[in-house]
Amino acid sequence: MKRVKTENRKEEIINISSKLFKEKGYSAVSMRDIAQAMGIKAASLYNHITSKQEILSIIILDVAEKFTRGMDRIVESEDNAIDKLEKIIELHVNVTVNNADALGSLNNDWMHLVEPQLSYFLKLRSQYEENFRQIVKLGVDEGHLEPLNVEVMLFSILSTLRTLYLWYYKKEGVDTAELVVQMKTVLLRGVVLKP
Amino acid sequence: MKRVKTENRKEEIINISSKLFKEKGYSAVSMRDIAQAMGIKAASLYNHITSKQEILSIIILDVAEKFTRGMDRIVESEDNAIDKLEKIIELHVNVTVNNADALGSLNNDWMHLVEPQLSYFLKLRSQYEENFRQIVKLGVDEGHLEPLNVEVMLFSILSTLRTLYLWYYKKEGVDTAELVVQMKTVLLRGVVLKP
DNA sequence: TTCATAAACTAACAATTGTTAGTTTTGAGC
DNA sequence: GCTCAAAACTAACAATTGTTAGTTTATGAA
Repeated sequence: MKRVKTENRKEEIINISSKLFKEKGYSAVSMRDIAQAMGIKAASLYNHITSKQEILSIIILDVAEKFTRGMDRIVESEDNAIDKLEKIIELHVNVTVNNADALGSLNNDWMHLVEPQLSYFLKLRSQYEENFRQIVKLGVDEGHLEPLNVEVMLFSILSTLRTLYLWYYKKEGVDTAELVVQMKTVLLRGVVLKP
Repeated sequence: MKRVKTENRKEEIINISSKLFKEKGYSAVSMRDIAQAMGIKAASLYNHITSKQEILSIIILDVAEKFTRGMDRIVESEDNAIDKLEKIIELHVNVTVNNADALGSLNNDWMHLVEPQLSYFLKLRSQYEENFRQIVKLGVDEGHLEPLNVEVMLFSILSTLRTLYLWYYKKEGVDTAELVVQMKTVLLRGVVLKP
């Protein structure tokens, strides 16, 4: 079955590239670097992909769409704001644990996308942030969240979730469920002991 | 006074480079890009700096040392853990507001430093994190912080502070003092309304 | 005006970049 | 063992990279 083999090889290129991009950034990784990590020559990569740019856009858009689909599910649910926020935290932990390398490019290499993928990515990102913002606003209106500045609440929580890929493994023997519990507490209830 | 003029020109190069590196990353910015933004030719840059690498290490190490000096002051103080955490938040907001562009390289381009600057940077960073960790531990031991996982508390707070440069300006008419107050509340007390 | 030097310039370099063209090797199904 | 396509290879390309050498221009002090 050749078709399957090709797709496997393409996925290998995407996975290895994700790792390299995460370590040094898209621009600092050459096609020869990727090829060497695969144990082949640079020109051979083009049997499986059309360009370096294609590798980047697959890495970024695949994981961006995972976040979008997860958020859409949460928005459509009947939960109150706090339950929705907890589900967003679960979403980020799960996507991070399963796609840790891709998150490097998602966070730091998106600006090297070209059109039309760049505009598409920016649209997904701003829609994601807007959905998040409305949930925070809802929480304030419901009286479940403190009446603080919405942007500060939104980006404080989102920043931690977005950079989770950089440090989650430092909890040795990462227990995903336990990490979710801890993060819900820290991000939503705070760290200061209540009297 | 020629000496002063040269230093001014060098600072201009550093500042313009910080902006460009923040937008596209160190590797994607060429010496010709920097020169064009200065209105001169690439070769002329070398009247003021010795290499592209020198630009990067000045940008990163200057701001890294600001964080280190700020943290050292906090560690030496007589405050309890919560006051120390509040001072760390103040430190980050102040350094961010005054060095917003440099923080891009600090976060995303440090791996392009060469030795011995790379090792020096990594030493500063791990010392900073260790100081932060000890303050969190102290808070737990004092009974002022929730007895949660220390790494999760540490990196949740630190992640938000480190990426503040990406979003602080979204609060239109950024009032630094107000931002400090909001962040102390969100990061330490949480967003969920207490009964 | 003269002079010194800071700071710009032009021209070039060797290395590296992403990519293409054309060729050979590999391996599964007959 | 033959066939054929997938997937590797070699060789080369034009463009861009950081940097150097040597030269000209601009400016402030004498």
